[in-house]
Amino acid sequence: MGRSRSFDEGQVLAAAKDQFWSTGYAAARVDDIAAATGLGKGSLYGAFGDKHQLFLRIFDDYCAGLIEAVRRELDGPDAGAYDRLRAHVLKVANATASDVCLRGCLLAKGTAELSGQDEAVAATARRTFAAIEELISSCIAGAQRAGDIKQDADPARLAGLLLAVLRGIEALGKGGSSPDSLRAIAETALALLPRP
Amino acid sequence: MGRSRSFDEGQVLAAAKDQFWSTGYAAARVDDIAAATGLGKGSLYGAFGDKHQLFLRIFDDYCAGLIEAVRRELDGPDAGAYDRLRAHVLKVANATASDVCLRGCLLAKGTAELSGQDEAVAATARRTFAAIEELISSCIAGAQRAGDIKQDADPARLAGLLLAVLRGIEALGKGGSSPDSLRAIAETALALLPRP
DNA sequence: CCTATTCTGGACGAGACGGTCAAGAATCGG
DNA sequence: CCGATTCTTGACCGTCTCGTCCAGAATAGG
Repeated sequence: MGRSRSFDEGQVLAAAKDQFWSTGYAAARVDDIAAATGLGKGSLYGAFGDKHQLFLRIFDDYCAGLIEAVRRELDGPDAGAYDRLRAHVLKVANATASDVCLRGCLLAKGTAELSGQDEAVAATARRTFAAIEELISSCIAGAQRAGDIKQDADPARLAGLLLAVLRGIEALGKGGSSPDSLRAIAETALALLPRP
Repeated sequence: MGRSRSFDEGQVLAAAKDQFWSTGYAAARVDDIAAATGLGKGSLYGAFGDKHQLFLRIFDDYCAGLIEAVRRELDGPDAGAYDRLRAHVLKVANATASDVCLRGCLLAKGTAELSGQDEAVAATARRTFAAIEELISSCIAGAQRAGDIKQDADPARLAGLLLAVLRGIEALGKGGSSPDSLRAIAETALALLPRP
């Protein structure tokens, strides 16, 4: 019983995410978030708690979505594993390259700004990095079984390196590196993978 | 003529840098900076301008120092170029790994927070990344002349990749990756460099 | 239709923040 | 020693910001 909500939670979270994403956590104003979502502050606080809780919710959702997106791109039969890995790495480079407004990845931005002071953010970042690394590692193992990557390579170590390259591309992209150089990095990394 | 300054500019900038570094730009309070430096706010504003100018000064100095530090580690005769490169990559990994408070690199933190909205920060970041990449590239070229890296490799592309790996290690470190995994990434990257 | 309950919107308050200013202290040239 | 000049301090101002609160609107059950 009682009045029912007049807003769509997903839309509100998306609009709030945009605010945090473009300005960072500290510089995002609750009034701006309210204006962007079209909600009054009372509704915002009633539905999501304070600014910090709202950010955590958005950050967690974003990371979960990121992991799912990577899983969709990398999971699959051994036969196409190498191609999927290759496509994924190039896709990240292209996405970063075409991110004109330099917002980069919310995971990277949030981690950079808050992980030193906010254990919840740090923990989510750790879990997300670990999950993505594991997905890459599985994909590499699949590519090894399919004979597209040398058998004697350690998939975990290669996955760690590739993850670092991906995060590095993202970091350089935020610095404004040229699209071509970002793509070159991705291609160079792929070219150095030990193939049979 | 007139009263002379009673503070050391370098010490003040260092203390202010610590504040920006641990909290980020937006969350750093001018009062805290004044307290940390021991200066009254009037002196701070008189000597360095407003908060934004102060940050830009610190950010620029930091980036210039970073470039110089990398130059000192990488410059030298061709004979030891590969070893210097190797030592540098491992040093970055170790430094990141032992950064307990997860502050990371001020360049990365400042770029993540501000480059999308502050062209001056973005420009400094671009220049710094380009300078470091150039230093790595020269070092690789030296290692090639010394016969420690395959002649047919493109030093610029390898340098771009290594820079991305370094920035990625830095990003993962801020997420709290274990010291061992960071070192493993550095070693894996070095192991994949094409050697004769 | 009525009432209990929930949601909405925005005015409000308390405090924090960036930046200024004036009054006094220190220093230098003469 | 003195005046001109620069530096220092921290109180102060206007503004901004988070979070609360309340009066009213909407809804579900009876």
